[in-house]
Amino acid sequence: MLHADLDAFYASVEQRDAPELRGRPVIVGGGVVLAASYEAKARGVRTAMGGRQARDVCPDAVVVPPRMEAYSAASRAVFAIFRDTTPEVEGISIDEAFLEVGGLRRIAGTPEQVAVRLRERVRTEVGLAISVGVARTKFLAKVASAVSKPDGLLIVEPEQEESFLLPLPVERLWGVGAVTAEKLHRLGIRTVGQLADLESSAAEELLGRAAGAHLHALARLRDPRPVDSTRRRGSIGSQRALGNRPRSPEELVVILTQIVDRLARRLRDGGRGCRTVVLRLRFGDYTKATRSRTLRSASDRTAVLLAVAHGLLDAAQPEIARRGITLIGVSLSHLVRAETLPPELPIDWSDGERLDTVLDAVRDRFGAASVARAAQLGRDPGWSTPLLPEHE
DNA sequence: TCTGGGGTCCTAGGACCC
DNA sequence: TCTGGGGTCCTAGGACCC
Repeated sequence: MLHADLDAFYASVEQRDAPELRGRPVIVGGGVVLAASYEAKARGVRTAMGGRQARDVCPDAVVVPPRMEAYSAASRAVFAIFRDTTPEVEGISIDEAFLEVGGLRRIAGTPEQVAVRLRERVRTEVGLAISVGVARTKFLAKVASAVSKPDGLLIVEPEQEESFLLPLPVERLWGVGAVTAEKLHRLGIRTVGQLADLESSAAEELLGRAAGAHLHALARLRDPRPVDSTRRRGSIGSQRALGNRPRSPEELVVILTQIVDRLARRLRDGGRGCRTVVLRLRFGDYTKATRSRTLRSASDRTAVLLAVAHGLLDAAQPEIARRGITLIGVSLSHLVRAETLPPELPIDWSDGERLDTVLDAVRDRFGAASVARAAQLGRDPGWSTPLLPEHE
């Protein structure tokens, strides 16, 4: 298996598109570092670092705002090369994927030859550096690509697996973050090999049944997960950080409506519907909460999702008023294919009162108060985002 | 470290069903 | 009247990843 991972992705796209940025420390993002070029990383800039701190450690960095469309386009171009390499491609994020190349020997050569060619093509056709790890399992390939960075290629042969993996710090395990690392450290476990020496039951007791068993298996070089090219997204979401100043309920209503409107459009563009609407909140003290509601049948209608989301917000307003709010967001989950959505509600779209028709049809399912709220917003002529999809 | 935005997976309790 | 065992679904929270 190959794990292919673009290097400092956002920052590399910026350096590709603006030659004057090449060789200089580049930071993408404003309030928080979304990505840092290798020149910036060398000066101590880290992803997710606050903008102020980043400028402190690297005053001569060039800070550029993110250009998501450019990154999406670059990602699509790279994934096209992935899929031209093998049909078995499993995307993990915008900048990395697993590729199954085991069946390609007769037509395309050894995994190493495939990896070398892939890296060349991404460099010449898209203009970006990509690191590739090659191994028998997903996890080993992933670790190999990380170790090979920047602009690297690392092959872990089966007989090298133990000497490669066991000395690495436990933080290298995919799924060990700050909390898990601390739990392991308290037991004196610092390397993958030390975790492998434990009994599986001991790991499960310490870390929970699933996580413990999974991490213990990885440490013992067991990772049966195949490359799965059929995986689809299980949820989509959008959120907005609000800073610390007080927000009126009306202001939150406006922001929530914009978020849901955008998400509902993405849902339809992706040919999906959803059953569960999750409202995400972060209070004034930065503790987080979620409030969710699952519908009896899935929907992709803006008005329906809006009604549900506003019902959740209405219920949460008293707590928000008490505690303050620093972030609001929505996730849509339990996604289904649009073809499986229940038949369209009987709506005459030429009817001048089409919104009322929609809301009447969903009123009993989603609650009168929420529907009233959505209807009120939808009628507001000064509304910044259309309540209903443009093709309707 | 004063904290963005997009995701995945797991756990646990309660309601409900057979 | 008190009580089994197994399963699914929903809600909420949390760890983790890029």
